[in-house]
Amino acid sequence: MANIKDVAKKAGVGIATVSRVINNSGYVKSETRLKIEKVIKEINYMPNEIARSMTLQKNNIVAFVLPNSTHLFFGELLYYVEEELFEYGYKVMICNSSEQLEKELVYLDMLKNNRVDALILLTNNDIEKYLDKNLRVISFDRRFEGVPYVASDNYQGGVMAAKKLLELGCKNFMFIGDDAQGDSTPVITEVTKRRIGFREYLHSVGIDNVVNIEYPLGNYMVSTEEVHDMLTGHMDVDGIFTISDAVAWAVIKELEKNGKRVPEDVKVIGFDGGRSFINLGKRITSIGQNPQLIAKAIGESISSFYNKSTVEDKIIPIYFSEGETA
Amino acid sequence: MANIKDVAKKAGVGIATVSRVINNSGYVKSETRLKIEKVIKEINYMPNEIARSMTLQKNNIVAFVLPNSTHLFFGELLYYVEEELFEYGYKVMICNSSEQLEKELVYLDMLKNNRVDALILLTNNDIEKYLDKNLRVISFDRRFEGVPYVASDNYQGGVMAAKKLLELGCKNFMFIGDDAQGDSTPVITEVTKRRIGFREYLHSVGIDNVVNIEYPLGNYMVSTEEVHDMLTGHMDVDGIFTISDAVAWAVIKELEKNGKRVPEDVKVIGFDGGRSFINLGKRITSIGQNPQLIAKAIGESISSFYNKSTVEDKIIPIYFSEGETA
DNA sequence: TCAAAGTAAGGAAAGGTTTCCACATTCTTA
DNA sequence: TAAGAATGTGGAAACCTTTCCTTACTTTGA
Repeated sequence: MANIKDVAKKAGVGIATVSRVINNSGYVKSETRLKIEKVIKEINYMPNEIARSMTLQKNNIVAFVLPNSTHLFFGELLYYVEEELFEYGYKVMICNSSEQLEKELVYLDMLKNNRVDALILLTNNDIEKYLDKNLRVISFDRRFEGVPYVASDNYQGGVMAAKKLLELGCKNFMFIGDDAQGDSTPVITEVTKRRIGFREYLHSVGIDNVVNIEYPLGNYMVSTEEVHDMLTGHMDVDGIFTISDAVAWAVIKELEKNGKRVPEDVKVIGFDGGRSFINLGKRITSIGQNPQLIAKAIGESISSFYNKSTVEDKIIPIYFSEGETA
Repeated sequence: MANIKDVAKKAGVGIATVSRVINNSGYVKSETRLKIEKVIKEINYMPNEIARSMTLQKNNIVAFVLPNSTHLFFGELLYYVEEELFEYGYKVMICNSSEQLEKELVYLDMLKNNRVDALILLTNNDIEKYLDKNLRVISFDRRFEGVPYVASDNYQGGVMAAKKLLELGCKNFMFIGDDAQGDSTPVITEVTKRRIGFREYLHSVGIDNVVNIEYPLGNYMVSTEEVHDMLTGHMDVDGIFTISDAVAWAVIKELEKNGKRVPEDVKVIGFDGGRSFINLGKRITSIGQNPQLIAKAIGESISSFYNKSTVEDKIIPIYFSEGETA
């Protein structure tokens, strides 16, 4: 492939001048510019980005490390992040950790060696000590010391769900969601705030007997058996708020199997926005996260790494998504 | 960050020797090796991959260009491709074309400039003329001159669906699927072969009055109205084969709305494997594609670029996925 | 009209590797 | 024991840019 030297030789100019034309910087006589541009077209010269990265010490690559891109919400987020960063001229490298700490760490090393410009980190692991201070990191839904983060307003989401269920006349409440297993882990999951918002609001109106179902962090799906166990002994609840739409759907199926009508007998509110379930019969009532806004915030944070030294945290509003299950 | 020169100086050896240790190549006295390894650990040296790419003229990056990673099957394929290529030491760059030819072309240029090692191409556009002969490309489900491809055995999938529906006693058949709009486009879509296999098998047993519904290539979802139109005037069909599970699901909903029972009155077979619909009530009977096998084939093709000059095409077997809709 | 400012262009260093080549040392074996 | 092979090591070129620095020419303005 043709390189900048070929262009310079053929145009009868110096390398530096060609570089100036390409980057549109410094002084170049318009006559010279035209001549060079003609040659570039003629021999179909395209600047070698690797060499450019070499000198500039940056490569316009952003890596997105996440547990699993096939998870509905993560997949959507990935899509919008890619779309957003494309506008900024970044390329996105995808790194599924597949929930394996080791793979995540291998990726972290790889990315450091590849001098990626930034890292979007979405993890359930406590990898604080592996985070190189030279690496620009944005985290989503998890807080690490010194790392700016973007998250939905999960607390408000919990409050919103509680309010809605109260409004609809529910009396016996249940929350189903994964958890950071109390305080044993130093990772503060944003996701836990859904639970906190939900329970605190109910507490504020004098309701404290909320059934609380926990299951291990990072399980994005639940099996039929698990749902069965969750509901056993709690057939009196009439208002359920779940950590995700996927879980909500499983719960609804199980309720119906037990002769309960949704929403007549039990109201169910999910989380994420119910988008993926639109074509599947009942539309799930849900607290919506907005992946597009989140992606936008992430994009802004990443690009602002270059202007300011500190990047602020961002909380993205959630919204109520009307459905047929509450 | 420390570089190879720092290591060499601190260890009192030459740069070349350090390089030999890192790459485990050539002759190095084990004494020297130990000394160098100690220094590497001490100053936490990690080779700069950009510089390495510069000299080696390859960067271990594979780009996956596809219309939309949020499409269920594509998303799964992406996941397994990433998993597979990780084993080979490749990183995956994700490029959603969002069905825009222009974005696809911008990406193609970008990738060429970045000297990616290979490209996995999944497109509905006829971009043959933009494909640089120097770029290693594997295509999935589309055939381009001189480009090796990987595809499911779509023809056999069509045959399999036809056989099954016949076996179940269906008399009036319908095929719903997108199409390359006849021969007007030079792109040969593998997807069309599902239709061909289905119809040819039925033809071979004397059935030719198959209702054929086409809609534009690249529409991975159908709206309620579209499905309504598709079925209007065809309420006598009792065996339907659709291009995807997503479409199958929409069709089932519409049939049920019209008082038809599935599978009692009408049998419906989808395509992709019915995985995503497992938790959503009825399990869809489906012709399954195996994204894991496909990813494996793609990985092998990419790595074999380095051994042989020609890479052969690969057809991946499909399988019948039992469900409750046929 | 001459100095200063503005415009134009090229040489060369720097960025961090790998690898070819040359040289030096040690081991084999006839 | 000397020639040849095997082992060990380092210098320097090459990969392709960007950019600093220098030089040179042109314009401006007092």
